[in-house]
Amino acid sequence: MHAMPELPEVEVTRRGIEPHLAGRVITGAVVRNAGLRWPVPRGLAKTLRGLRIEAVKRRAKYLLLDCGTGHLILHLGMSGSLRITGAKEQPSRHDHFDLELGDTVLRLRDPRRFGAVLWERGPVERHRLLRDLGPEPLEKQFGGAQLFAATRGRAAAIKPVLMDSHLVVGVGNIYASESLFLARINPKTAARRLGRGRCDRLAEAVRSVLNQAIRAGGSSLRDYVQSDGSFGCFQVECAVYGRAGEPCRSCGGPIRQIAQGQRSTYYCPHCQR
DNA sequence: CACCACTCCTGCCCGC
DNA sequence: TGCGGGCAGGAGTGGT
Repeated sequence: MHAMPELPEVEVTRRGIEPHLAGRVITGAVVRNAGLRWPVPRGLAKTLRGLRIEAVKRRAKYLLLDCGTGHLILHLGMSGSLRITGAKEQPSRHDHFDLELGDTVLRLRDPRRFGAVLWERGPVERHRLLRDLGPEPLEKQFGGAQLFAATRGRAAAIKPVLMDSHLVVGVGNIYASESLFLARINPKTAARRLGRGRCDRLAEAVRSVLNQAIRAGGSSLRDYVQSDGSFGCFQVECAVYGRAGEPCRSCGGPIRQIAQGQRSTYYCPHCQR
């Protein structure tokens, strides 16, 4: 995986673009390809022109540019990236959207076009995409107690349940596998069979894995301007993800790959019970 | 509800 | 060297 934006990547992107956007006035916008996950709203350039970006926020994997009268909502899907560039820089094939701030340009690149650019004029937390989201994994609303409560009555395996955004946001396929490895929990375990102890361990593992990835991404991100906007795996090395057949870093046994809900899961059958 | 399959799309890797 | 096929994957949507 080379540029799969999970929560850490989105948060590092937020921190990277914030200094270039906050307090700046939008002078224009260019939609080269409106065919993202949902159509980019018509007349968006006209809506945005002249607005001042008050803050650059994040909710789950959505980036929110607070423009006072409304929010520009950006999602990177699974191949999207943002970069700060200059007005004279030639856009390339998959550069679908530009936000112009004088000579500075925020440019969205997204080859697979699973991303989104939307405008919400009302309170952004009530937008239908944000309304029903669970707690942020790095805020104190998320934890063992909440995870325990939320998994009662869930017969499905913990791995897909952990990726359910009603339960907790921002845990994608990579970090779900990584968190379960750190917590030493078998991904096939029925969610409702996890007791308080294992829920505590899992919540702590999620927090730890995400924080570590944010730190790794943040430290490798020296200068957001001119960066190619792409990320590698934020962890120096994943412990299990993408390592089918390779030795577990803890016990040396082979990492196993299985499918859960049309998605790959990686785990160590010896260490994760 | 909970759960599952389906869907969007293109880069990449494999085998021939 | 080129090409067809298969795969991956965030997450909303719709069916059971």
